[in-house]
Amino acid sequence: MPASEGLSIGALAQRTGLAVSAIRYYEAQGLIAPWRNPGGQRRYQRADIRRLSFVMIAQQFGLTLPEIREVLSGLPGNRTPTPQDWKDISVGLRAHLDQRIDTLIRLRDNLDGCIGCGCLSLPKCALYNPDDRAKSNGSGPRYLMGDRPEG
Amino acid sequence: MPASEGLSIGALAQRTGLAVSAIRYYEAQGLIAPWRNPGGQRRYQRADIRRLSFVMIAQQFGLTLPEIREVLSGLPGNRTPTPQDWKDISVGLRAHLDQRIDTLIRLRDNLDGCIGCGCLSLPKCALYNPDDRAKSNGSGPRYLMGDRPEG
DNA sequence: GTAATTTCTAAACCTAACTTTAGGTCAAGG
DNA sequence: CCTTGACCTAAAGTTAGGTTTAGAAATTAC
Repeated sequence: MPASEGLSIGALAQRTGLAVSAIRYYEAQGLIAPWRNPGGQRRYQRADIRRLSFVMIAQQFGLTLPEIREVLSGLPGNRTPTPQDWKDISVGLRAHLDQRIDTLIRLRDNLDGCIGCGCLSLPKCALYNPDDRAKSNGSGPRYLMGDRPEG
Repeated sequence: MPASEGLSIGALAQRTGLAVSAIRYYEAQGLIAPWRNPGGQRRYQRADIRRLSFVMIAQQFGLTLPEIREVLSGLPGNRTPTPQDWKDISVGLRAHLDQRIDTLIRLRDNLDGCIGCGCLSLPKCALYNPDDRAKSNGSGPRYLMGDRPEG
């Protein structure tokens, strides 16, 4: 018999493929909230497998953990989410992904133009558009062309 | 009169929009190689403006600095690159971008299927495909479903 | 009952791509 | 000459998303 009902963190790790340390980290980030057994160990519901699966999928789509937490907050808190609940919040992912794809396609079009004109060093080149660069990638230079804190 | 010919690091920073610290960092990463004036300060060629522009554009496309260094190594070392030289190495960027777009579009198709079937938690779901997830994003969980170092 | 696993927490470490800081040096203007 | 601003190096700090480590307590297995 298990020490109490529910999945241990190790069992959840096996079911999801995540590392135990990652699951604890997600808890610290507010993405999942297990209860504790009398001995102080974490215990999870079976529905949490799906919750973590959703986290992994959303990550592939480029969402940050705070963004994922935000999306997950759309789930009902008073009951186990139904398949329809998951479909509902998945629609938001689809929109996010569409936007990323559009941005990349616009970048590609601009690159095609620049390969043609050889203008790579000109500030007027479409590839320098700060709107495009701001969101496309999490890392990279913090402040770019006209986008700095103090002049 | 300037202390010697060429652009100072501050002037290059103004022309490119990069921070001075970023330019020094790129040098440490082997992306750019200025010479020094008699006082030990960095001096750059005008062609380096274009070089750094290329670095910024490649970053938007998701290349890492080592990857960019690799691409830049395709430029001729014995002379100032011509517009044609830049066009030649830009073609590689185009391929990289095409691949990223394809990956995202496949992800989107899979999501559409999963929204329909509500199967988010099933390992057989196409969204769990390790091939898709491996390259799409630099960060995120290191080891995923069947992709771990030791069983 | 005891040994081997798991799990616990807190804190340190990791990578990428930079920025900030500290303590000096160089260069340009008057 | 002297001051101010730009530049120098080396080292530490930053963010995201985790991993690793250390030492202790809980569980499980025999």
